[in-house]
Formats: sequence, structure tokens, C-alpha cells
Amino acid sequence: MSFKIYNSLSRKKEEFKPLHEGFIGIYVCGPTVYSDVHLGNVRTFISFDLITRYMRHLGYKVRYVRNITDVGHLEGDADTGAEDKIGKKARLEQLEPMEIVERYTLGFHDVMRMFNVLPPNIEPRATGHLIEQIETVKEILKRGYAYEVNGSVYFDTLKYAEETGKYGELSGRKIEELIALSREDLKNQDEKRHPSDFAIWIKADPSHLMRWPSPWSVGFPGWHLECSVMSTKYLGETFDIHGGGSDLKFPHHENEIAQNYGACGHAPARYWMHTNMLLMNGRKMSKSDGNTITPLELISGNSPHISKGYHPMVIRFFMLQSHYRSTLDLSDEALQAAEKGFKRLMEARRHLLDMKHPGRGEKGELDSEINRLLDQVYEEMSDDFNAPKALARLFELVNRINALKGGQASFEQLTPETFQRLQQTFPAFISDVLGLEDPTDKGGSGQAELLHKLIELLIELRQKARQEKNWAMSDFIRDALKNMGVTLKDSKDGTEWVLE
RNA sequence: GGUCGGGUGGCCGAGCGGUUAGGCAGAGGUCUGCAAAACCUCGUACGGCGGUUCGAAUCCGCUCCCGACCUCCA
Repeated sequence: MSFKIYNSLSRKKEEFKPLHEGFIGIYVCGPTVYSDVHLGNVRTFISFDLITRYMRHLGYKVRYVRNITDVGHLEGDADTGAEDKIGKKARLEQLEPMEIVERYTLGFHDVMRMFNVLPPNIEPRATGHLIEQIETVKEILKRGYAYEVNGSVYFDTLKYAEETGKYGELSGRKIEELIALSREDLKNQDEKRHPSDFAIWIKADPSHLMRWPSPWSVGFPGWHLECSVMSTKYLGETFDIHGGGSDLKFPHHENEIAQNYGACGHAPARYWMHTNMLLMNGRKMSKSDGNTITPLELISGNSPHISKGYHPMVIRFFMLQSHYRSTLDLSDEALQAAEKGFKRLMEARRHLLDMKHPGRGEKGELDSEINRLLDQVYEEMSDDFNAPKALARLFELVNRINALKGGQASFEQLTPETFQRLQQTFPAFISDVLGLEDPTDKGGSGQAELLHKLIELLIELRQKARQEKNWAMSDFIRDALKNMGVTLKDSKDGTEWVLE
């Protein structure tokens, strides 16, 4: 099955055509590991997790590369004279830069695991590719798209712009505007020929903790360089998709394209995908101005912005309810609504898995509805990964599943084949594509099994009490369990329980 | 100031020329010892003002708000 992608470069939805039939190469800009990941990161990586999961689900062999930035990302607004983020943190905490990198990389992986984000196939680090980066700088110099000044090397944006007319193509900027609006107070601006030029190798002053020898100086690579170099190394000079947060369009991705042109004469990726921002209180979540909540705070509830903690799967579900290209405004109220919706979805999934088709059924209206809805789930996802629409169809299926379970709908209207399709596709889509796992599915540990049996025993005792019309005892058991977080639900074929 | 993207029913959030989005909350009903759950029914919403059209939330113009990027952030 084919699918469509909104290409940020053309600003249009395009039919996706892979470079090599059946294979997809995708590169996504990963985090700079100088502090805990924030939720905005999580949303971006959940979005790309959804996208790569779906591509795999459709049968593509995907190579997903997502880097770790562990050098070269500077604070402040200059290419030089500013401090490296990781270097700064290391200085403040009196640790080795690599201790900082290690700590936050591990923390990042923990958070990704909690949200059931699958690891990329390759997760390269900038510091692991110094040799390749230096080689690329040499190549760009050799081809004449960069120049050296006092041990630093700058990319010649003007030359690139004049030659291709493409500088600013991705972000919708014009180089004349970039000239006019560049800030006056850039340090070392006199080293640059043009204000929009950017450093690809930066000479380090002696206080700089992270520096490496190079033909030009003891220094470090410019931030944008690593992505050009590592994407080329692992995916080739041209690959299918490049992704990242929309705030990376400029200057990061624009400069990346320029560098690739400088190094090999053409742009790296054919499709560019950008995820939109996560907002809180109507404003972008930002590390720098405090309008933020960390993933762990959101899970624990330890934040003034929320009334309680939310399960990571609830948060993931909440994020999937909006399209990746739309902004999403986080609020406590919206999360509570998501929590209930998520439970409803997962409960239906459990019920469906427990159901059996009696064996006889006709192609009734229900049959065609279910087939139609299942088809639509895929159509929606294939239209630029429209998870919210796919979820809407899934919820219509929830309705049908519950009706079958509750007896309001009959299996007689449903062929065994269609039921089988539903029973396979519905749960598979939820877990494989949406990456939503049932928190009540605790596997088969001995403890969990004991718990199950004890609850079943209490339900049996309550059943006896009910038969004897001993409502006091019956309600006592129900209320006591409720207080422990176990909700009982009576239906005509017995009592079920859910662990909250 | 420049560039881009938004303003959708109580809340979140799809849709982007004609069809019910969906979730949560709310109202009524069925079922039930009661409750919960489930099922059925119920909302005619698209910032404002004009215009195009047989028909606009969806296209065009003006206008008012909001946000992002332009400077480190996904």
C-alpha cells in the first residue's frame, strides 16, 4: 500500500516514492543531551515513531537514523564566542563532558522506553564522527563553498545562494532579508564575509573543554555539520526522508541542505517532514522560559500545571489524537479526557480478544460497516499519517465491538471471516502502529497471577452474596475493591474487573 | 519589522467547497437489586465584516486576536 507525505520542501502532500523499492531511509534530528528531555522532544519522537511503525507495518524495510548531539551545539547567538551547551553543563557540575552526555543519553532512552518509542536502527553521536566531519569540511573547502579565517571555517552562503537560488527554500526566507536582519552584535562577525555565513569548524579557546585537532585549529565542529555527515554516512548522499521539529527548519535544516550541496553537489533528502510544537498554556513549551513540564513530572503529577499524574500510554494517546503537523495545547482537562478515551479503547481491545464468533453469520450491514471502517483506518493513516482520523474510525469500531459484547448487535450479521479480520487488525493496529500498550496487561508474573486469583475469589464471594440478596455484603466487597483501585462491572454474563 | 501557521460547539481535536469526524463532559432513555459499564437518542459549532458560488467552517478581500520562526530549543 502506498501513502502520502506532506513535504515541507514543496509545501504539498506528495505520493511517497522510495528511492529503492521496498526500502525507506529516514533521518531525524535527535536531542542535544545537556539536560533532561522535555515533552516537546517526546512529541516529536512519538510522531516519528508512529510514522516509522506505520511504514514497517505496510511492509517497508526502514532504516531509521536518529542522532545524539553531544558537541557543537552552542548557547547564545554566535557561532563563536558562545559556550557549548554540554561543555557549560560539565563546567557547572564539575564533570567530564562525556559524563554529562552519558547521563542524559541514558535518561533520554529511559523516557523513550516509557513512551514505547522504538529505538532507531542507528543512533550515531557527533563526537563519534569527528574524522568524517573534518573530511567533510575539507571537501566543502576544496569545492570552494567555505573559507578559513583564523582557524575557523565558515560556509559561504552567498556563493551557495547565488549559484542555486536555494538558500532559504525550505524555510521560506530570502538571503537579502537574512542580510538585512542579521544582528549587529554578533561576535567575530568580522571574520565572516557575509552575515548569514555559518561556522562549520570553530577554533576553540583554551577554556573550551571539548576540542579536537584539525588542519585549521584545535577546535570543534559546527552544530549543523554532524547531521549532514552522519546522514550521508548511514543513508547515502541521497535518501528518502529527513525529519525534525519545525523549529529546526531554520537555520539548522537550511544550513544542512547548503552543506550537503557544498560537499556533494545536491540536497540530502527528497522529502522533509516537520512536526509541530507542543504548547502549554497556549505558548510553546520551552526550556528557557520555564513554561515547561518534564515527562517525569507529567507522569508523577509533580507539577503545578496538572492535578494528577498520567500514565505514559495516556500521554502517548493524547498526542496521537492530534495531527503531527498541528500544534497541540497541553492541559489538565484535555489529559483527563484522553485518559478516559484511552481506557475505553483498550477495554474494547481486551473484550474483542476474548470474544469468539459462534461460527455462523451472514454478510449483514454490520459486516460491511466493519470492513469499511477497517479500510478507512488504513486510508487515513496513508494520508500523511493522520492518526487522529484513524483513531476516530477505531472508536467507531469500539462502538461495534461493545455492541457485539453487550448483545445489542448480533454475530449473525457478521461472517466469521470479517470477525477474524477485526480480531486481528484492530488490536494489531493499536499496538504495532499506534504503539499503545495496555497498562493492565502485566504479563504473567507470579505476583500478578496471585492477584488475579484473589480478585476472582472476591468476585465469586460477592456473587454468592448477591444470590442471597445480601446487598450489604455485595456492596461492601465492591466498595472495598474500588478503594483499592479495582472497579467491578456487572454484566449479564458475569462480573468483570479493571485495575485503575 | 520580515516570514509562516492558527482562530471550529462547555473542553480537546479532525475536516479545508455539498456528506455524522472522533474523544471527554452534559441531557433523556434501555438494561440492572442499586451503582458502574455498555447500548440508543439529543448539540446544527466554525473570530468579525464583506464578496465569489445553486451551495462556504472550507475559496477571495479587508479586519481583529493568538502563536511559531527570524537568536539556543523538537
